[in-house]
Amino acid sequence: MTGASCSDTCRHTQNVEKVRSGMLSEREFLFLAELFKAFGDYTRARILFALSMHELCVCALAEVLDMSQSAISHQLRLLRAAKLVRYRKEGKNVFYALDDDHVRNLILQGLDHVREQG
Amino acid sequence: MTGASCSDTCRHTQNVEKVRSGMLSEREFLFLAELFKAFGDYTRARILFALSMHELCVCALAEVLDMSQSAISHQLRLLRAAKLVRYRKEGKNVFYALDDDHVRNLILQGLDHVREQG
DNA sequence: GTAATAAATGAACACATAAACATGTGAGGC
DNA sequence: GCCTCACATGTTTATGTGTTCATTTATTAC
Repeated sequence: MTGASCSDTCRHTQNVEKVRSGMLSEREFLFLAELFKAFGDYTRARILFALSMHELCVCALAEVLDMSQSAISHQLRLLRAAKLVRYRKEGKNVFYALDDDHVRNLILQGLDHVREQG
Repeated sequence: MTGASCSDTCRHTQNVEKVRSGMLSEREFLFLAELFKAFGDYTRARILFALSMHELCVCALAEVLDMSQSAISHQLRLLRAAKLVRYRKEGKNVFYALDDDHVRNLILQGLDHVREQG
């Protein structure tokens, strides 16, 4: 960490000040990073997209993704922590769904970007 | 990986089929995960948010975030690879900016979510 | 040409993370 | 009570990731 100002040739001082004063709190950036990190995994992306179609119980997710129940459950734990999914118990099953439309929108907006650039 | 069907008690077969057939390609999910992974880091989140306010050269970013030029440059490399930023050279400086409005929208939408839940 | 500066890159290290495997928990049916 | 099933959770292992430090490239000024 050297925050070295690129001396005199680079006249950007005003922009630096403007941007610096517009920055958010450490806490907000940490939350933001955690949010996106939760999306940023192949398996979790598939889980979230699957749930964007229909609520599913754990073993159903395991079937859809063709993965072990344990692997799915570990990922769901992270998604719960990130508040991206909610769940309800029904007998021996636990059904997961996206927490709100914000989550769905983020996925869909991400897909838009992928389809344009990919 | 055991894709074991949760036998008979769990009557979800129709949903599994519906969701499975609605899933995207492996390639698309990999892209999607890569996209979000690029957002999913404290430093990169700050870089992207800073750039959402104004284009900045590398050393200006280093100042704003109070980090070394090298650390910033390494992260910018990832953001370039993810096509989230573009850059233009001007003398000895390289100015970075967000690649398009998609990127800005994703950040802002993420912030909305954070502000509601956080 | 040389010196100085902005940025990029490579290597090394500490740390985080995903999946596999084994085990624990808790509800339902007997 | 016991057993079974759906799910959760520890633990380990292999892999990925972010930062630091040292070095290199590229551009400008002399």
